[in-house]
Amino acid sequence: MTAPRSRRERPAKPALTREGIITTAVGLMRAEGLERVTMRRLATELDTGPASLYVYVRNTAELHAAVLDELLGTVELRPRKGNWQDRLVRVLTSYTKVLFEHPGLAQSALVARPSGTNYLNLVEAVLGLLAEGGIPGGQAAWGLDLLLQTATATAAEHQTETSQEDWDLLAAAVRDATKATHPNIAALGPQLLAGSGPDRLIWAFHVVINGTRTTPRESS
Amino acid sequence: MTAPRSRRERPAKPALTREGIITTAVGLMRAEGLERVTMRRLATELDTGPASLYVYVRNTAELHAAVLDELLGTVELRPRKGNWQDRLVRVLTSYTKVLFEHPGLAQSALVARPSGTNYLNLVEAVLGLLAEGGIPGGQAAWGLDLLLQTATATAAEHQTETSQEDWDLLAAAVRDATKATHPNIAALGPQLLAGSGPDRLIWAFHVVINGTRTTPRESS
DNA sequence: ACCTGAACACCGTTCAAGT
DNA sequence: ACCTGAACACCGTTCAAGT
Repeated sequence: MTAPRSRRERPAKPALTREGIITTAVGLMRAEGLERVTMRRLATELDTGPASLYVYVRNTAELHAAVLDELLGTVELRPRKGNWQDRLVRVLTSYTKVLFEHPGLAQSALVARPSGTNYLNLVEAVLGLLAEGGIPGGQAAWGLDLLLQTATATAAEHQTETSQEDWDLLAAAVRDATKATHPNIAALGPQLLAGSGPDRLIWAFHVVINGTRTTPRESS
Repeated sequence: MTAPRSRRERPAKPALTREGIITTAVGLMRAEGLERVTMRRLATELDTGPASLYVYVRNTAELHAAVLDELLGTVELRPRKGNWQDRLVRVLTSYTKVLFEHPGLAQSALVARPSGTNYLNLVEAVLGLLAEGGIPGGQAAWGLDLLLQTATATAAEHQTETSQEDWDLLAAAVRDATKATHPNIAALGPQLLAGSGPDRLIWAFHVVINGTRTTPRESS
């Protein structure tokens, strides 16, 4: 038996504050997906008009960035086991996993660079592990961006519905590439499409970590 | 003195075929930016209703993919000078440059994987250079994706208007990171934000090339 | 001073009904 | 058989006018 509720059926309407808006936005995303987290839909959820939200949120991009930062609170920042490189891959995999569940957010993250608390904690953790690995500061600073970009872009690519059709089209194109016109594609053939997503991603992280370690900044 | 035109003021209305539609879309993008290349706006340009376009184009994503492939025809695929690595960086830089001029297209390319002729030619060129560098096929196949993803994501990040504000916010957040809460961020400080875009990108290409060469696929 | 109804200026996509 | 007018179901953002 549930306790009696005040008049409304839905959970108590949050106060119209930035915090309340973002909490509601996160709930809405969990319930209906990011594509439903629009100013209008969110305003309906809060029993107000869309104009009211602009008092607390600059625009849709900022709203989505705030939602993302909220989710980044769940990233595993301090794994226990393994050497620095293994732990770094774990942190990055955990970050990617959060984004995979909402590829639309990954897209936002690419376009509107995040700068929230949880994002900063992620940056701190990655830099700590790169430092532990003895990677020079200049390379670590740039490598950080490249690692997070790789994770974010991979998640953004995973926009599901269409991506299966695109994959089929690409597979067909690769199959039709003849030795005469595209010898290198023909030579590699199925290898181009082989490998599971996770295997590729973990390999990619190692590639970027190794490259960051061995590529000095002044090099060309 | 210009030759007399038939009735209309604007350039002769292209035939309503897939080719005519895409040509018009490219022109519209050059004139007004990708954000104006919508089904409705394009239909207006072609003196018809939006529904008519769906006979030739599945949806907006496919339209944008076709526009991108058109532009990829201008990528420099066979630079003459330098060793394989220098030439590879040149090809990738040329690809990035095309995307930089239309960051919205880069975003499309991340979500809807391209598979047109010009994209395939780019893949062929990159694979050729990786083979020339003696990189094993399995690594080349995966490294190809990572290289193009790096270029595409970097261009997508460049969505101009907002990105300056985001950068300022991030710079402020980095400045405010104290030694107590974020020692690694504090230690690197301005190094995190240093470096021009092109310098970082070229470094990133070298990182991925070096990493691809030295990271075997079974490695962990 | 603070908040918001209503309007402006658009979208993508579908499908019944025309030629 | 082919094409499309009109409709459906939405958007983001602004600003004049209210309390």
